[in-house]
Amino acid sequence: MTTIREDRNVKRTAAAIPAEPGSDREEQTLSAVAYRRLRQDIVSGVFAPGQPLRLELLRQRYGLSFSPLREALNRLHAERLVVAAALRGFSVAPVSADEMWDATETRILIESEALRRSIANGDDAWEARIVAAFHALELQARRTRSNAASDDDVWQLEARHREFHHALIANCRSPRLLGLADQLHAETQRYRLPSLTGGSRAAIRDIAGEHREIMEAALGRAPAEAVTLLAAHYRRTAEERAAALFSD
Amino acid sequence: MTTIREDRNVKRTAAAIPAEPGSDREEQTLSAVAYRRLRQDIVSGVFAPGQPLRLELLRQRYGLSFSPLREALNRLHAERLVVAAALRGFSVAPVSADEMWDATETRILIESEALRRSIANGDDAWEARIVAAFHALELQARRTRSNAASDDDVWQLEARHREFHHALIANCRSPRLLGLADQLHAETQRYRLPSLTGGSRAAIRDIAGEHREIMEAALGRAPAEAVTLLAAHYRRTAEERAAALFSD
DNA sequence: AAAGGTCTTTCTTTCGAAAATCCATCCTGC
DNA sequence: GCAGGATGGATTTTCGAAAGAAAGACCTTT
Repeated sequence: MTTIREDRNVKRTAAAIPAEPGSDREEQTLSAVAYRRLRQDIVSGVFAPGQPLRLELLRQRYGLSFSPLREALNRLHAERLVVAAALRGFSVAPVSADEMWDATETRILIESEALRRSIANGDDAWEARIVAAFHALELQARRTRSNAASDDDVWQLEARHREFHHALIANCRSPRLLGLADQLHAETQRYRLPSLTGGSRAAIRDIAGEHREIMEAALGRAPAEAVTLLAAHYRRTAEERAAALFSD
Repeated sequence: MTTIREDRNVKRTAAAIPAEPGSDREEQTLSAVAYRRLRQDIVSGVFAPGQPLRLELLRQRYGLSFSPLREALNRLHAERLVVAAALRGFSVAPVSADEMWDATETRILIESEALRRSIANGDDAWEARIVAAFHALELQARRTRSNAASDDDVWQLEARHREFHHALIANCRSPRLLGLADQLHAETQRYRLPSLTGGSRAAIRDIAGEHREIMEAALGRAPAEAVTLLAAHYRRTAEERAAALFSD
C-alpha cells in the first residue's frame, strides 16, 4: 500500500517536470505503459500465440488495475495483435502460415508504395539517415554475430533493423502508410525465429547484401528496382520462417 | 432467494438462445454498443471534427458509464477517427484537405490490390453479389433522387453504396485488406457533403455510369481497367469534396 | 453408469467514486 | 501595472468492488 502511494507520488512529481528533451520521457498515463509493455511482450513471444490474457495475471505482472489494461487490450485488438471474444476476454492472436503471408504481402503493398513516394521526395537528410541507419545496422550485426550475443545485443539488432527499414520509407509524407508499416512490422515480427536470430541459417542468405542493394537502389533513385528488391527481401524472410515454423 | 434464482434462470435462458439468424442480434457488451454508436455519430457528423468528446456528455447521450465509453474511444483512436491527448481526453479527429487526400490515396492503394485479387479469385457467387448490389444501388439512387428524399432514404443509399464497393473486393481473401478498406471507407465518408447527397452537382458526374463501368470491367475480368476506373472514381469524388469543403 | 440439470467457481464486464491533472481565474508582491 | 504563483472547478484517469456470464464440478434421477 505505502509503496504504491510512494511510487505514484514520485511519478506525479516527475510528470510535472516538462519532459527534458533527449531524455527518456516519463510515460504520461498508465494506459500507455500497459499498451507499450503488453505489445512488447506479445511481439517478443513472452505470451504464446493463442494464450488467454487473463486480467488477474496481467494485473499482477504489471502492477496495474483493470482499467488501463483493458484500454491497452482494446488498442491491441484494433491492431490485430490480440483477439477478443465477447464476455470471454482477450487472447494473443494465433499464428498460422496464412496469417503470416497475409501480413507479409500487406506489408509489401504498403511499404512498396511508401518507398516509391519516399524516393520521389528524397532529400539530403533522408539519404543521410538511411546511410547512417545502414552503417549502424552493420556494426550491430557484426557485434551480435561475433562473440556470444547477449540479449541486449539481439534487442539492439532488431532496433537497428527496424530503424533501417523505417528510414527508407520515412519521407513518404503519409501518416497512414507509416502507421500501417509500423503495425505490420509488429505483426510479422511475431514470426521471428529465436533459433535463427544469430544462427547458422542466416549465413545462407546474405541479408546484409540484400540491405545494401535496397539502399543503393533507393539512393540511386531507382524506385522500381528498390521496390522489387524490398519485396524479395520480405518474401525470402517469410519463406524461411514458414519452412521452419509450419514445416511446409 | 427465490427472486434471485428466477432472475438468473431467465437471463440464462435468453442468453442461451443462439441468436436467430437474420434477426437483429442483441449486442453482447456495452462496449460494443458504445463503439458502434460513437463510430456512426462521428462518421455522420453528429460530432463536429475537432470537437472534444467529453465523457460526461457521452455518458448522458448514450446512457453508459465511463468504462465502455473509454474502451470504444480507444478503439476509434486506433482507427484514426478520434485523436487522444494524454490527460486531456479525446476529440473527434480534425479534417483537412491533406488528411482527406491521404485517406483517399491509401484507400485506392488498398482497394486496387483487393480488387485485383478479387477478380483473380472471382466465382459465380461473387459475380452475382456484385450484380445484385449494383441493381439495389440503382434502385435506391432513383428512389432517393426522385421524390423528397427522407433521411432513411439517404441512409439506405449510403448502405447500398458501401455494399456495392464491398462486393467488388469481397473475394480478395485477405482479412487485412478488407478490414483496412472498411476503416478507410469510414474515414473518407466523413468528408461527404450533405449538400451534394441528392443535390444538383451529382448530375454533373454520371456516378451510376462510373459504377457500371467498374462493374463491367470487374465481371469482364479486366483487372487493370477495373483498377484504373475505381481509382478515377474515388479521385473524382475527393476532388469534388475538396473543391466544396476546402475551397481550392 | 449415463444424462440432465443445478450449483460453484472463475472470469469478464460494468459501475461509481476517489485521485490526479489541467485550465482559467484571481490574488499577491514588487 | 504586471509577472508569478496559488486556488477552485471541470475533466480525465485510475481504482476496487459489485454485477453478470461462462465453464466446469457435482448431484440427482432414471
